[in-house]
Amino acid sequence: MKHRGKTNPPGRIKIMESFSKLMWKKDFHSITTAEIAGNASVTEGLIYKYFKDKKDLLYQVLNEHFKAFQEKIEGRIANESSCVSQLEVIIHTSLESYAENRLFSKMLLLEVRNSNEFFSSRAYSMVRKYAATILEIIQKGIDSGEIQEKTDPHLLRKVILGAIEHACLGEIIFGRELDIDKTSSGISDIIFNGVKP
Amino acid sequence: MKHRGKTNPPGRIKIMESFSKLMWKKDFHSITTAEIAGNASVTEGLIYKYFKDKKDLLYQVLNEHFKAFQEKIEGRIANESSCVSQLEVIIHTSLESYAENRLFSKMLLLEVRNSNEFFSSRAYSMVRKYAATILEIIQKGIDSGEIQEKTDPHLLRKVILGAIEHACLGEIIFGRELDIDKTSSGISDIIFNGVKP
DNA sequence: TTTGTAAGTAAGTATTACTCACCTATCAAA
DNA sequence: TTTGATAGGTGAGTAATACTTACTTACAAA
Repeated sequence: MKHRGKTNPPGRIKIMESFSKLMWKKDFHSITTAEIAGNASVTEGLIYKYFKDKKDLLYQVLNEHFKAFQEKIEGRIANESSCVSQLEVIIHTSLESYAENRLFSKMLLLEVRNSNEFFSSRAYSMVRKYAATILEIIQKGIDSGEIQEKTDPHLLRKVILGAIEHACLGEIIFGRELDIDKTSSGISDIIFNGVKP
Repeated sequence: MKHRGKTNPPGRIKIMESFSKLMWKKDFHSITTAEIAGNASVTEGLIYKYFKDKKDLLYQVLNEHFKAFQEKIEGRIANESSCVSQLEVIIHTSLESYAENRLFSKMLLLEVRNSNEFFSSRAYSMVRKYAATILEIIQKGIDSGEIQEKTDPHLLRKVILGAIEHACLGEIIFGRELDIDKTSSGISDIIFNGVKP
């Protein structure tokens, strides 16, 4: 009997919450199904009513977080007129979301990319949408002259995403503090203006 | 009976080679000790003579690759006089090494960071050394006026490392082709000169 | 009242990473 | 020569793990 997603039964919610709590403390692989079930006060078998396997549980939890993230970004972009300021908003909002929600960033940056299954998950289609948005803005910026014509839009996107992600790693892995405003404006400054005098 | 590292017995080499071959095709967690041993024509027990656990095997293989990587970088930096060109060499060499050695980049970027144990491994101390070198060059560049004084050296390092790593992800995950020269000079151009006209 | 189905359980099972006692060969010291 | 310490390697374990299967219960609609 498979879950068809029409309803959201308490067992399913409890499993996702239990898993999320455990992900705060441990890495994905060292979390056991027994722990997840015990912590959620359900039986192990129930996990497999709602989730194909342990990884599917990870992807579905990630997907929930990504929905909220995507909405936040889109809302904020709408208020900006220039392409550069839209990109700045994306950098800032991404950093903010990653820093505020370490669970989200941990899953996305450290736990899903090593497995091929992720790339056919719904969570990954959200990632693609996010990446597509960035590319569109860059392209608009190039077309309007806000960004140098010679710039390779795909490469610029890689630099932006790489900078964002790497800036959060210390936070995620070692729990270091991250000054979001400073980091965000610093990254923007480097990428838009360069570091040469 | 523990391995004390004085010699390098054939069994140990075969295990590392077998593991490396498997890492080409699969992600770390879906490789079993039975596979590793079978492929190496040794017994499973032998793995634990030379390696503390499966992860330790991963870290030791990664460490071997990192040694070669580090030597290559240091050799090439020595030929450059300006700090900016040294950083350019680091970007180029890193991209080259990651692209040429997908096993190395896969392990380093996708498989080790999710586990705390990595950060007390010898492989991680190599990562720190690499990162320290970059920071030193940036600092020198700021002191000599090659790089704007207001630049936060740690942040610039994050942008550089993030750009390098993100640029390789497509290669590692999807096996896409990567034009190293173009990517390398593109990243350098964005970071040093900025993308604004 | 019947019936279909969603929610949840309990007892499995094969596989997994890892351990432990043991064997054999080598080689220096007594 | 004998001893024995040690390195390389084996093979049969074991507890724990992710996942399965057959089952029960709750309950809404017909």
